[in-house]
Amino acid sequence: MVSAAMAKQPLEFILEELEQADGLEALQRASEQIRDHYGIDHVVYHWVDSAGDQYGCGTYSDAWRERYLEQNYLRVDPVIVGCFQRFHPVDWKRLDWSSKAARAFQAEAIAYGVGNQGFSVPIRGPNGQFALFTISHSCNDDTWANWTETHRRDLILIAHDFNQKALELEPDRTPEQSQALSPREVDAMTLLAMGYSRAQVADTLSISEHTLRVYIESARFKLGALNTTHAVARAMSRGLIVV
Amino acid sequence: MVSAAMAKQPLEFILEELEQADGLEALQRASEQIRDHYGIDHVVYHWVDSAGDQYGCGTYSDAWRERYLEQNYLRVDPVIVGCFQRFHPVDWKRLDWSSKAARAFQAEAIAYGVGNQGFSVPIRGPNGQFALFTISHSCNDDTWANWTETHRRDLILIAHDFNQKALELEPDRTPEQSQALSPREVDAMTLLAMGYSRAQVADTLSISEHTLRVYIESARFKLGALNTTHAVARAMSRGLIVV
DNA sequence: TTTCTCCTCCCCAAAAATGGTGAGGTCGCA
DNA sequence: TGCGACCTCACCATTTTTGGGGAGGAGAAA
Repeated sequence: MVSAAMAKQPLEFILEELEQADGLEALQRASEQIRDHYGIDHVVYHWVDSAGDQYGCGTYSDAWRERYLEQNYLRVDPVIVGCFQRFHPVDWKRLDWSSKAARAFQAEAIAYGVGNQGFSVPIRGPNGQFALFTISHSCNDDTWANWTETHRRDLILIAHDFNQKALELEPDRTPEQSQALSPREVDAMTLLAMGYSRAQVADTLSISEHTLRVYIESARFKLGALNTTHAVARAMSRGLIVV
Repeated sequence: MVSAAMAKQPLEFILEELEQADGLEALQRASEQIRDHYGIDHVVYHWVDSAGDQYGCGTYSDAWRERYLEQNYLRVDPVIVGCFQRFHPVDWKRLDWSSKAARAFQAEAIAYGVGNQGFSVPIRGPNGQFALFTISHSCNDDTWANWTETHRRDLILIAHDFNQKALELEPDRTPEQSQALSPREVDAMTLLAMGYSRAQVADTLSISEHTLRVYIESARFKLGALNTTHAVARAMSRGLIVV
């Protein structure tokens, strides 16, 4: 690992490199540069799509990448599972590795060259979008604790910019803005999402149930939804209602 | 506004102050310190609960705060609405202020002392948790553009630490880890959220509709939901399913 | 002024969802 | 080995939701 004195400089440089990345290959190179600048084993950006699709970019070996996809480790990997429930960047040591599947996964990961130490920054967007920026290394606990403490802030910023760039370069992942709902439609969807029946919603809004139905139907139409549950789900995932 | 030379120093100091905050009052003071350090008009942290409850902390006047709550501006405020749809920190100028309600809101906000410029950092957590860290100021566009460009990274880090601290101090807001759903329950909820009817879901999962009902009911029970739509909404807002 | 969207109300019949109860199997953990 | 969690299937009657009609008034935009 590079000395602390050297390690302090790269941030500006890295962020600028990232800004200039003009394609997914450039992003791949950026992850390698980050790895080299900091003198750590691995730098990885991992995107998990709302549909469960994933996109990865980083310095893990192809073998591991393939193995990961093939075994569908997405649902096993304690880093994913744990970070998905957390707010803040986390050291891998603080995750839950107790289950049998997690231990097996860990052993295999290390065999494939992933470091025994790791630090992951969760990143979230609207519509449940989720990504992880991870660094991994092989060293003892104290060394790692010092290093992460020193570079925590750098990593947050890099994670941020990395994610921003990845999104720019793959605009498919920022879905279309959908047609807005009228105020009454929003009311209706919101109350339905809160578990009210149509009768209750109509009562709450002081309108007839027939009128309410018109709103639900028009919301369903605007959202391209097949039924009420679908409409509510879409309204939520598009941020049109907050529950 | 403070000179650039002075403005560069405060970051470390601010972050340390934040680390040491030991109560919500301290957090309030921290926001005032940040404001003074950077010489801007306002610094605000705004939390929006999954239930629509809010918690605010910052330098806006009490009058504006009350007005905001009383008028339920949460659903009007283009900063909230816009940031809720975005990934990245955003300058208020880039938000959509075109609707009549938004313009009225803007005029009123300025009358209550909110600056004409603003920059907000959206922060997200698991289970649909959402917060904004905002700074606001009164100045012309160029000055503001320069300032935000210079301090963008600082703001991201401060936003991050501020949010972390706010969560530490108010653990109520990291809600009960909702009971996880079983794989089949997740399947069922996911397909329902995609608009499938019960019959279609049962067919897709190759199980009888009766069996499917058991999943839906047990998911509903685990989620404390009143009906299927409610269960899907809760599963979504808790991040248990992604659609 | 015309045109548009939004809000409000009504009927009927068919389809879907719900509530309650019961039962048998597998699998992992303690 | 036993407990608990999960997956699978079934029947009943009742309540709720849905689909397809039609219609008038208010207010904003063009």
